[in-house]
Amino acid sequence: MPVKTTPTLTDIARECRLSKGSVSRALSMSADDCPLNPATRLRVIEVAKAMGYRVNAHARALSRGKSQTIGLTYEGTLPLLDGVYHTLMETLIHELHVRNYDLALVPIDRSKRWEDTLLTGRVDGCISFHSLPRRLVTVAGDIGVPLVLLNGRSDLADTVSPNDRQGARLAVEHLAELGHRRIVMYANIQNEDPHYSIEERHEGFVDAVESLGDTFSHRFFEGEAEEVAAHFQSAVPAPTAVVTYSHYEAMLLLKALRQAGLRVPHDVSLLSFNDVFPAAELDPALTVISVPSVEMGRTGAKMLLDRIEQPEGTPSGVTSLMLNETLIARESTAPLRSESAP
Amino acid sequence: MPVKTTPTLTDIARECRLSKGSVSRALSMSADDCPLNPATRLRVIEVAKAMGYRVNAHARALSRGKSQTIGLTYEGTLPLLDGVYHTLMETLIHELHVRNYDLALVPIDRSKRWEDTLLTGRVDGCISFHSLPRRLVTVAGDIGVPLVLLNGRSDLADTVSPNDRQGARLAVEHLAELGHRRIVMYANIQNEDPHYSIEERHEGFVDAVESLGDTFSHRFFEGEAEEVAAHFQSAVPAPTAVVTYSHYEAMLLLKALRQAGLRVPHDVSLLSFNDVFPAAELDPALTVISVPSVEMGRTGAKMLLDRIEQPEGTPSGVTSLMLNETLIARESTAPLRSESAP
DNA sequence: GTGAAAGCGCTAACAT
DNA sequence: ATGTTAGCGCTTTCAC
Repeated sequence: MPVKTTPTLTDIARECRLSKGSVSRALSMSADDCPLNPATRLRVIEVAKAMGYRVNAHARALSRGKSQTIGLTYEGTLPLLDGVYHTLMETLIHELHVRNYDLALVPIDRSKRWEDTLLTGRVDGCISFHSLPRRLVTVAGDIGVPLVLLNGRSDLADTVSPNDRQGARLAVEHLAELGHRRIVMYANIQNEDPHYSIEERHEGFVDAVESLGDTFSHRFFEGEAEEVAAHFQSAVPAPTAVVTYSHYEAMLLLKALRQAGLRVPHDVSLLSFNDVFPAAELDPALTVISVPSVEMGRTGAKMLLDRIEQPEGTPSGVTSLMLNETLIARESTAPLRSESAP
Repeated sequence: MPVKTTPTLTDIARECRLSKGSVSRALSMSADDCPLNPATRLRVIEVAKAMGYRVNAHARALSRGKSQTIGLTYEGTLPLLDGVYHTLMETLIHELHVRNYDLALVPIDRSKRWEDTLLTGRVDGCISFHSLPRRLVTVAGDIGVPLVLLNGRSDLADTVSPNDRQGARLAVEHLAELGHRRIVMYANIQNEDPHYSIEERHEGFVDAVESLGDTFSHRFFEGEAEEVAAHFQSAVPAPTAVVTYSHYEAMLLLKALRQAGLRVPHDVSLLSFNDVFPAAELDPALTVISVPSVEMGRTGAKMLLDRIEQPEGTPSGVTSLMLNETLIARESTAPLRSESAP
């Protein structure tokens, strides 16, 4: 394979009988800002195109001190298994590309390679999902690399997150309209430092139920799904609906309820957070509270890039944005049956 | 936030009372290759560390003509929804980091931005999942950027893929040992250009069944899951086991079978390809054929980086590696019941 | 074993 | 409106 060698500014300059500087201006400034004679500018662009010119990213980066790449920083596992992050990622990548940035994956792990990635100037800014490692904040702060946190809470950086309290309210109101009065919530809490959204979804849930009045009751489960199923089976009076923290709990519970001889939605209405695979493919398809992934991606990218490109004065202070969630009704919730238990 | 300014080679040189060149040698050459007095070398390293020195990635890239980043190229949607690619990705990233490369996401879409990413020298090589867009091969070939394809077939680049025929054989043998004789396969073919693995898994399936002898029968379904379920319900004699192309089909079929009044594995044994979420969480947990993701990631990364770093002579020609799959037995397959239908 | 200097390709400040 | 020039920070060849 005969490796073509790309022309450089100098080549174009020679061809155009202009100086490197002018060619650079013609090629990298907008028509408005460019001091060149518009005709010359166009001619240069023409020639450059004809010769297949492309700037050398490294030369530009060295000269400008900007890499035009954003790091996606995350702790632990790639934030994708989760499903919630898939749309978010796609939106993010798209938005970054539109504004001429690439996205690199930067796991924050023990290897410390992430420090190198930041400290050698490979990224102009970072987007974190979920949570913001302190060390990252420190290092990034030291070298002036802006940070944005998506779907998480922090005082240390700009933040865009879904309004889980409002989402929980949506869930409860949906069930209330279907006639349900005794509603429980289930989150399968595994690790010691659970995501803040568990708390917020739970608080929103409690608030919503309580605000509906005395005829409503609520309860929270955080252990095994079987325990929840057992409660539905034996409590008197038994609850008739459940809100799960995520699609994961929904799956566990679906299995447990079925094994306990309870049918969804016939005997129990089940409503879950997260509109991700396989929510729509399950039997029954899940009614869910959907997080505004697209908007989060868009907004997050914009916040970060604006901060990177902002002229000078560091109008410090952090911004936090909260976006509304929506309800998607499917098969797993149904009107309360008239009380005709055997 | 007071942005610290990183020291440069010149700073270290001044401090060490050495030339930039020597410092560069001390800092970027291995002990063996470095012509410097070992003591000097160590001293420089010491000082550099003390002063918090880091090479400037752009300067190095410009000088060396290498970016130390690999592009993950993909067409269409981010290759993660799929689940199969999660482990693969993690392994890949890890392997790249160990050898000092970053990973950037490079969607091949209409925006043509990917061309820029390649042509401006932002990546030293590319890894593709699934399939290899022709335009990518062309562009990459022109500028001498090596390509590796993972989990796909191509004559145009190095390739690492799982041995689906062998996996299919594993599946059939497992069912045969459980006593099943009438086995069907189900793939929900949606688009016109299905992944090659459908064909290979199917061929492997057919070969395996046929090699077992006359007492065995097979059949292939590629439409709706309901159709398959209906067949199990009404065919005489009915099949007793099914192999699905992926976990996705497994889910569809699980639902359809249940709605048809058939229980898995009591009435039908179900075995699926892909050991990914939610295979283990389903009711029943799926017996699956697992693809060697970790090995694929490792091998793929190695092939690519070796090619990038190989000295000179272009020992062209492409390599194709095939890795074996494994069986993970769970709840969805069971011994054939003695023929005691009502 | 170490220094000097010429780039790598581009940008930007300063001329004219 | 365009040319000149001095870097950006590192690598590497060639001298000594």
